[in-house]
Amino acid sequence: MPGNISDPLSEAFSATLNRLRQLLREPLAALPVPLGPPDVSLLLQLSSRPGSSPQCLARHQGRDKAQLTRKIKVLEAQGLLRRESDPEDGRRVCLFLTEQGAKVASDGQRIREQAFASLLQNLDGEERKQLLHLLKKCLPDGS
Amino acid sequence: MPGNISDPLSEAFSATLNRLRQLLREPLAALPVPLGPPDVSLLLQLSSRPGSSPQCLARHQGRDKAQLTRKIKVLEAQGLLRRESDPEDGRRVCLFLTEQGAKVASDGQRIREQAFASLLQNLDGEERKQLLHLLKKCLPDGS
DNA sequence: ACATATAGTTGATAATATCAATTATATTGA
DNA sequence: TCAATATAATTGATATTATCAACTATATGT
Repeated sequence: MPGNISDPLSEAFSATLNRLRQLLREPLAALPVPLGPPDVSLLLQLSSRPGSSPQCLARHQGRDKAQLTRKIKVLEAQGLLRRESDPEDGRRVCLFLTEQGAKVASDGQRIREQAFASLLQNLDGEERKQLLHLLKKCLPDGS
Repeated sequence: MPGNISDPLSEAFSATLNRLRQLLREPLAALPVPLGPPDVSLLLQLSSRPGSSPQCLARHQGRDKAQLTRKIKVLEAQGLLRRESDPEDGRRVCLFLTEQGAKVASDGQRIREQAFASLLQNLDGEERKQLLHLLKKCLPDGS
């Protein structure tokens, strides 16, 4: 079915994200505490939503919870976040950035801003807002 | 720097693509010739641009050429594509889908359309065009 | 012919994803 | 109460994909 929009969209999606990852990789690896691109997403989400559970992170990022368990273990061992048992539900774990984790997250944020400055250099402010708006509409919870 | 657009954009980018990959994985693995999500991108790009070189694929998809070499070897062994030496430049390899490769690619395309139907269910036709337009403007060669 | 550049490949390794099974806690309903 | 079921987190095993450095072969320019 030529003319269907899904193929160019899919190509553009993955190409854009691959390029973003490439832009992020090197500067993130050069940080005092080296990070991978997915680590930054995790830390920044904890920054904006303290107390998130692994399950919540997995749903929000479209990742596997098993992989998140492992990542969390590493980041905890690095002293970037801490885990607390949810007093209202003993199964849940609540995650919080440590002071150092917040600092590292802000480093990651800065690097991500630079990567986006490069990635979005052809888009003006209005177009960026539109892009964000459209992407959000693709996500299950609208966030 | 709160209010900067790069963070929600980055989250939305990666979350969207992660979700897309999850939507694709299972049906692609269930094909007579099981494929991974990146394989489909490769095959479909060869479908729309026959004779592409690995280098060209790497640039276009934002992937590493070494990894593409390996993928191409596998897909060739599966009889999905063939390699020809470029008569005008002995270093270059030109890639073409085989008949079976074209069939498998169309299976992949169908599955990708279904995934996008789910992913983009909240977007109307105009919004999809906008999204494609904006994403393309983020890519280096505009395609 | 020489130096330099580019396309492709290979090897070694790391990062990430996937799926099944397990444990611990909650919740539900008889 | 207690058994059955559901959910959150974890673990183990494995597969997929990415990364980086070296290497070969062909091209290009001087």
